[in-house]
Amino acid sequence: MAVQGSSGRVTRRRVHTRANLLDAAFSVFAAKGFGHVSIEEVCEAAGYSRGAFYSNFSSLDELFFALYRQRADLIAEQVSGALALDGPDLDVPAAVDRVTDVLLLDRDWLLVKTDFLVHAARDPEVARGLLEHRARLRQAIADRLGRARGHTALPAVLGDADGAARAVVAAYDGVTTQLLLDRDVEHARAWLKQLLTALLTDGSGTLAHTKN
Amino acid sequence: MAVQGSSGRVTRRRVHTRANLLDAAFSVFAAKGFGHVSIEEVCEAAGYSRGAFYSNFSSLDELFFALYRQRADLIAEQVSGALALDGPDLDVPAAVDRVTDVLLLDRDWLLVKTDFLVHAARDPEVARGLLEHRARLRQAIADRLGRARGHTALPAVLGDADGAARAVVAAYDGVTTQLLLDRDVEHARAWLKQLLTALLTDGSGTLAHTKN
DNA sequence: TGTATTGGATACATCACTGTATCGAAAGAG
DNA sequence: CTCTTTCGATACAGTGATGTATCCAATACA
Repeated sequence: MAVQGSSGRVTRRRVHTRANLLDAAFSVFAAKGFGHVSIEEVCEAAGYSRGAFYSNFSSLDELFFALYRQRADLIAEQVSGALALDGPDLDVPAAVDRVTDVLLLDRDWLLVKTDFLVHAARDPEVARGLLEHRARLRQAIADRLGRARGHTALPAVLGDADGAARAVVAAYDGVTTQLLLDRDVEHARAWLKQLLTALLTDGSGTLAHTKN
Repeated sequence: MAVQGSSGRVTRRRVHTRANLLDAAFSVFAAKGFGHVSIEEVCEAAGYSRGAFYSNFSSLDELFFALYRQRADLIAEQVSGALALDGPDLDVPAAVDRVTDVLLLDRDWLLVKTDFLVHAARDPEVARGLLEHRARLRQAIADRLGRARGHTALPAVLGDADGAARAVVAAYDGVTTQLLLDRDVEHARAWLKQLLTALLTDGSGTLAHTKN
């Protein structure tokens, strides 16, 4: 069982192996995709036997879920940080640059994230959690955007700040899809930046493309 | 083996069962996700035994690939049709309506499509094919958009017609992601229409949102 | 209609993975 | 330092899926 004994006897080794299992799982999931990964593979990659796994988790799903939460929270923090960097007023292009760099950091995360999306799409309970997470992120963006009004006026086509935040997320998701296929992180970043600035600053940067 | 004997003796029954297997596979894949589906499950859903399967396909991957091609081609045709409906000049809002209705037709297809994306993301060979398919679709959009210039001028922010087509695809992918989670097809359609008209007609429709 | 050929069902051997139960070793508490 | 509790390794039985080999039935062609 993955459950702690009733006494709260905290063990140092346990958290260590748990972290190792999560790290190994990340690599394996990224490489082969959840659904093509066995518990044994994860254990082998982490250098443990299955006993260690069952001592920490009760199923692959549980491990996957824990892994997603861990990484997603990390990213969310970084995004919040990138958004908060400016003073009270927002410098849109600079913020776009910073956020873009964080969001499209590594392909492996996008792979795992998409696997999780596919998983959530079939389990309403999981979907709920993911939607809430996305809503919080969107809210953070909308808040930040709201404070920038007047500084750089948002294009009216997007409606309120929430509409704009929604569009930002959609753009991110769209670019992610393309990146998963062409594997060109630099190109994806540039394209996302252009798309976001186009969406948020109302008509300046011209887009030029040569790929695929 | 899924290979035909050297003589081209065409069989009626064969194509029939092949089609049945593909249809059943579509349902099963949509419901459980590729990677959580066994060959047996597909056969059972189709009402055949595994012998029939191995007579038509050599692996689940092959079946999955065939299934994707079949459906994707179908959709591509429908989109082309929706784009061609206008006369020589393009009525952007009407075309957007038609295309949107086709693209967000059923959730099951989006599920399978996303599974396939995840699959392609890990296999460069498969990714190549998918990228080409997307490129053709984008080209069709760009062509159609190009013919509309002057009629309804594209916003300069998106650059040339190809840039605009790229943005359209990204918007579609982005909305798809959201739809997979909230399961609200109508809302997704409305949102995609607004997003597309906003992207393509340069500032008219205002966006309003209340969900999630 | 008769016959050669193909399609699909059944039976079989194999294998990888799962989950549990048990045991020795490591690490915290006193 | 010792003693108790927890962690993780090993061994085991069970299960379900895989691919193949064989056989009967359906179908095309003469």
